[in-house]
Amino acid sequence: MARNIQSLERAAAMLRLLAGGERRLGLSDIASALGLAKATAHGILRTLQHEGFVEQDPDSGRYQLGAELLRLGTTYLDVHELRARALVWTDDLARSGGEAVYLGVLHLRGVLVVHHVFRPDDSRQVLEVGAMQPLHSTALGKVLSAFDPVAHAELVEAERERFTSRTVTGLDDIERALDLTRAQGYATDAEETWEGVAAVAAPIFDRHRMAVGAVGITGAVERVCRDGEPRPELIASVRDTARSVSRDLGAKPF
Amino acid sequence: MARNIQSLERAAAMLRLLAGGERRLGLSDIASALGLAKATAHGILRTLQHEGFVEQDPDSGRYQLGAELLRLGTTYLDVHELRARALVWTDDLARSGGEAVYLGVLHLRGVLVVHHVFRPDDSRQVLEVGAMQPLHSTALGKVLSAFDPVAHAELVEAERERFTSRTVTGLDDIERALDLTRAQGYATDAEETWEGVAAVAAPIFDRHRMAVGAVGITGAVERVCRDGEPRPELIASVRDTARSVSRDLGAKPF
DNA sequence: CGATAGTGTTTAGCATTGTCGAACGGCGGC
DNA sequence: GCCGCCGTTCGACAATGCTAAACACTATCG
Repeated sequence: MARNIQSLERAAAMLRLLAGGERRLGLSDIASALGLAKATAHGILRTLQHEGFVEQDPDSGRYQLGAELLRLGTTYLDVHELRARALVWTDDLARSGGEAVYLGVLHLRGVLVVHHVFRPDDSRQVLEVGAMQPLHSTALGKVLSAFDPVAHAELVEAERERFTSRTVTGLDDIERALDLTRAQGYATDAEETWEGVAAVAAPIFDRHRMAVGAVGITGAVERVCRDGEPRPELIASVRDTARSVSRDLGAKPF
Repeated sequence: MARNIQSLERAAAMLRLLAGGERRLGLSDIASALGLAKATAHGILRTLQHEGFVEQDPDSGRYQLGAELLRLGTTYLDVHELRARALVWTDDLARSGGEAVYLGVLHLRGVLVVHHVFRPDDSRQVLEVGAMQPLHSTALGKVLSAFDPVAHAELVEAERERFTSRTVTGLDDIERALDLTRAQGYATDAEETWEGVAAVAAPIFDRHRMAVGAVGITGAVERVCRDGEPRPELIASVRDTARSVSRDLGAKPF
């Protein structure tokens, strides 16, 4: 297997470092964090800055992410076929369910939110497109882990953080939940990630019968659940939406 | 001036090519478009794919943008100081004005939308964060061109496309509009970019008195304008918002 | 059905290219 | 004014990534 290009890998590591850590980092911090000579790090940063992937604060000289990333990231959304097909159906789901709708795909060790429909009321909500959700505790993540072998492998390897008192972290318990998810065809999240928040999600398949994403509805546990279980009509709506998107992607209905 | 890193420049060109052209491109297309040997292009693409910046369709083997760009792009939004300061004020502006609000900064040869508040009604709207607007025909663009010398230079160099019958493309006419913008402290766009759409925008300054962005309100010309001119109360609201954000950024009010 | 023209991928060798360590100019603060 | 640290530049070396040609593979077409 051929090796990858060193300078590109280092540049990518820099971008991730800038994305993960502090808002702004100095050259020396970056160089030492990646184990590079200052001049090497500087050359990469200079190029990244020239291309717009990184910006430098004129006062402090520190570096931060650049605007070009936002522009390219949005065009990624435009190119995303799954998202384009789902746009029509997710709106209806949010309207009929009265809750926020999320569309997620596997990325790295989590679920990347590629579409988010606000809960249909006038409350102030922040868009979460581009955000990541954990695999082991969210409805979207459980669906992907249950139906996508790659996601399952990532789930096993990833460390499973405890978010609330109801978060399931033991591998055996999680596997049991995934078996249930496969049997039912949907997954739930009852306050396992955020206190007071519950969710239901179902898998989306492409023409090869592969799980390529998950769609789910999320809201206050009092509205989403009844007697500790998600309301059956919500589950039905979510599964209908997932089936509609799958059909649009070319999946044959058995 | 030291030279930039070749492989990084080529990788960036590839990403821009993938963002600009067709949804998916083959290796041969990419290599010939950039004037590279196939193996060279392949090495770069292989690394970009491994880092998540590019994805490859398993069936056709073609390449498209990757999910990591979306993740990093939204992180850029989190890091963006201007956007963070503006969040509070733009909501109020949208509510009081009853129209959609945009926050833009200069990027390349245009205005990059870094924040977008939906018009406060139940209509279906698409988020335009990450999209670009032209400098010469939009209210945001005119404000930036009038108060930011860099934006002005870009405007002069850029080709000024005609979008509607009211688009101003002559350099002299534009300069006159920019003089007016500087004198008034705000800019307008009356169906110069999109038919039936008008806008008002005002500049945001930082602690060095430099224009770092623009905030504006956009809506149907019938609602935004009266007798061919933007409604005075809308202009006042937009300017108030711009002043509030500037103050939050540390700009002294004279 | 075999030939052809594509595709994306891999291999080998060369020299271009990016890396390194050290020195430079500027700034802020013990 | 000194010291320490910052980001930046310089120059030399060799590791690195580039080029060109050959490799499998699929789809197309005579």
